[in-house]
Amino acid sequence: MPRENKVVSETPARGGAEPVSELTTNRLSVYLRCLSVLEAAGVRTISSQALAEQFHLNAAQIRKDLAYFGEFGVRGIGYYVAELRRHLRQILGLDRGVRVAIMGAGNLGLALADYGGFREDGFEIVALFDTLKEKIGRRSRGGVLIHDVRDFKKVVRRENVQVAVIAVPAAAAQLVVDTVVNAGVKAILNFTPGAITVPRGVKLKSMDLTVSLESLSFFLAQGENSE
Amino acid sequence: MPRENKVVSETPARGGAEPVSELTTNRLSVYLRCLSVLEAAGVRTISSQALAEQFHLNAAQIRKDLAYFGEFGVRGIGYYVAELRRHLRQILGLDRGVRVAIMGAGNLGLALADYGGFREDGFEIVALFDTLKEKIGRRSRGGVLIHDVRDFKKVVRRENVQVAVIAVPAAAAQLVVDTVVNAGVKAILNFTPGAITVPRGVKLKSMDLTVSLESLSFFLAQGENSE
DNA sequence: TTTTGTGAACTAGTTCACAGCT
DNA sequence: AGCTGTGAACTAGTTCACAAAA
Repeated sequence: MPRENKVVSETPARGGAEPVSELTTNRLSVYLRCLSVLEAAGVRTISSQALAEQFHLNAAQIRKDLAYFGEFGVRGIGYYVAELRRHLRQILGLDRGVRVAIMGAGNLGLALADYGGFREDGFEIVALFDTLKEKIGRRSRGGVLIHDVRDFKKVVRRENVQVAVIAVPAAAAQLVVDTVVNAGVKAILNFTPGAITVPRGVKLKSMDLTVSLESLSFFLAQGENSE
Repeated sequence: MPRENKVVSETPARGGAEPVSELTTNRLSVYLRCLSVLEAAGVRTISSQALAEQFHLNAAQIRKDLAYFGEFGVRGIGYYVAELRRHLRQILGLDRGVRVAIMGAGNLGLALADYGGFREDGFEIVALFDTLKEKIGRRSRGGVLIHDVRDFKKVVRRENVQVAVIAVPAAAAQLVVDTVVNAGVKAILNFTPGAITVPRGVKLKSMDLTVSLESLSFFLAQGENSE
């Protein structure tokens, strides 16, 4: 698959290129974190080999993943840490900041709203939404305002919300997702167990606690059988 | 690969069989949830075809996944819902109840401790752990006691903890995981971003919020480039 | 020399399609 | 007839190994 001879733009835009697998994009995120650690430690360049050893990754895979997006390395040297980090942030769309709304101001929603780890990565929690009168108008400890879910569309437009996190009871999930989709939000992170459907063109990513716990339970059950 | 002609035990134990992929075990968990829905709706039998259509799954994959563990279906009929559900609960080790401890009584730890969805599936949150004097001895709203992390080993033995959930700040995560491993816990669900290492024989499953959000951000960034 | 970027080889996972059971 | 269980075919993902660049 031939590549353009000279790429001029900063981070090549991958015109109508092959689709990038989700496994790859997840790893880009991991690489970015590794590079942030290295940059903070003052490391200037790193080879795929060294990166792999230090963070328990595979060198060939790192190179392949990065090669989808351009030729960032220098033969004989490796990658410039700061430069590659900047490229990855751009590829992941983090350079402009990502605006996030959280649906559901229960325990989980409030915990997520106040979780600090996002901000530094380029995410900003701009609003919480709930249906309960007594919660609406209040703020999370961290200061995120709780809106009436009926104002969702309005707030999305005003605050330019790009991602919605679903942290409502399971029974309400599909309805809330529909509301979110209907307001034009194209990316959803779902914490509700159970199947949710979204139309084509909307990206839904689910983190299912129960599935993960049950997978661990399976591991334990198997271990007992065979040991 | 020939299979025993007649399996006598309730749920065949899969002696030294081929390893089951994690993707398969995750799906077992999904199937279990589907069957619970069907059973609650009074459905007695279901074919892989119907199950697949109703829950957006693949019929051949359902059959293959189940076939790792025995011959649960009846040709011409399909699967008996209640029976298959019981088998799956046994395979996943849920029939005896799974005892879970949560490390970190911050927003997230407390939210998880009080999340009701687990109980019905066979999980029980038996303890919270923290290092802060002022939290130790208190309880979550749902009534889970917060222990000193220094008592972890003791409580694990007394309460027969099988799974630990890591909900502490990222900087403390590896240390807490080491404590958990050291106390003999063999299954860990990690919410901390970043690499964690565990010895062989311990199963670590990570739910990385940042990776998921960044994957969504990538999707959005790509969409803008090409549309 | 060192290390990238990448075709080729390999491994894992999914789907097809059908023999065989009920 | 209807549906499972399962080899075979296919697709996706990973790792190898090496030519080419610095």
